[in-house]
Amino acid sequence: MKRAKGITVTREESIELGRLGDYIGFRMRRVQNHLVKAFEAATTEYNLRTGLFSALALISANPGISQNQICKITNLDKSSAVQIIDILEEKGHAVRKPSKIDRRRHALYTTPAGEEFLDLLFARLKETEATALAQLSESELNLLKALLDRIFTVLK
Amino acid sequence: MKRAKGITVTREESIELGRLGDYIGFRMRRVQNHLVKAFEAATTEYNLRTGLFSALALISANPGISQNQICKITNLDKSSAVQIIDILEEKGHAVRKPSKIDRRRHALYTTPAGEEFLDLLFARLKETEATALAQLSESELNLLKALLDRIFTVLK
DNA sequence: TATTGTTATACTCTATAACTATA
DNA sequence: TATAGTTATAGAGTATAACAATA
Repeated sequence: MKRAKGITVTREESIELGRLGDYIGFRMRRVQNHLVKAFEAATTEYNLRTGLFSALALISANPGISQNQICKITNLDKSSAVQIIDILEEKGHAVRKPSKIDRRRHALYTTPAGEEFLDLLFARLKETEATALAQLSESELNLLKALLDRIFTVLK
Repeated sequence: MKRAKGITVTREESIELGRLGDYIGFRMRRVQNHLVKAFEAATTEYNLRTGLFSALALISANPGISQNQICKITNLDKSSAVQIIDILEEKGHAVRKPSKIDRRRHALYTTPAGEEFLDLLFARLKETEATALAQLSESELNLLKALLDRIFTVLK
C-alpha cells in the first residue's frame, strides 16, 4: 500500500509525501487550496479581494456591525478592513453610517445591490463546494462539519 | 440553538455568522488559520518562509527530486521554488546536484543538518497538532483524515 | 517546440506605526 | 488611558514574462 501515498506526476515518476502525509494540517491545506482556487476561478470576473466576501456576508448577517467586530471574526487587520469597506462602498454594496452607541464606530449595512451580489456569491460558493464535495454523503458531510467545529471550539 | 452560531466578542455583543456558517470552506479555513498560526508561533525563531518546510520534507522523502516536481505537489510557482531552494542551500539544509537523467534539472538532496532541522520541525508540528486536535479521539482523527483524502482524491 | 531553471518586475496582501476622534 | 478608524509605508508572497540551456 506504499503507492497509496504517492502522487503520479508523469507515467514514470511517483513522488512520496513521506512524513508530511501523516499530518492533518497538510491534508487540510491540500483540500483548502483546491476549494479556494475553485471559488476564485468561479468569481474571477468580480476580482474579489481576500476577505471581501466574508466581510460582506458578516455585514449582511449583522446589520450595524463595526469594522472592528469584522476584524475579530475574520482575523483581518483593521487597516485591511478599511480598504475592504472602501471597496464595498465604492461598488455600492455596503454603506458606513454613524453608530448610535459609539461615535468612534461606523455602523455598517448592506445595500440592496450588496444583498444581490451576496446571493450571487453564495450561489457560486454552493456550486463550488457541491462539485468538490460530491463524493461525500449527507451524513459524512455533517460529520466533517461536526469534527471541524469540535476542533475550532477548542482552539477558540 | 441560534446562539450556537454566534461568537461572543464581548460580554454584550454576539456576532452571527449567517449563511457563512453553512459552508465547509469557511469552517475549514477557520481551523486552518489556527493551525497555521500555532505552527508559525512555534517556529518564529526559524523565520520559515511559506513552502520551505514542505519543500524540505519532499526533498527528504524523495532524494534527487527536481524543483519542478516540488512545484507540482505544493502548487508553488517555479520562480518561488528557486528562492526557497536558494535559502535551503544558504542554510546548508539541502544541496543542488546535477541530475543524471536530465541535464536541465537539479537533483535535490538534504544534508545531515537538513535532516536534523526537519526532525525538529516535524516535532514542533506534532506538538502543534496534538494540542489543537486533543479533543478528537483516535478514530475520529482517522475519520477526518479519510474524509479529507476522499475529497482530495476527487479534486485531483 | 517544449521544459527546467533563472532573473527581473509588478502586484497583492499583510504588518506596523503614527495619527484623530472619541470613550 | 484605551479603542475605532484612518493613512502611509515597508515587507513578504505570488504571478508574469523573458531568457538560456537542454530535451
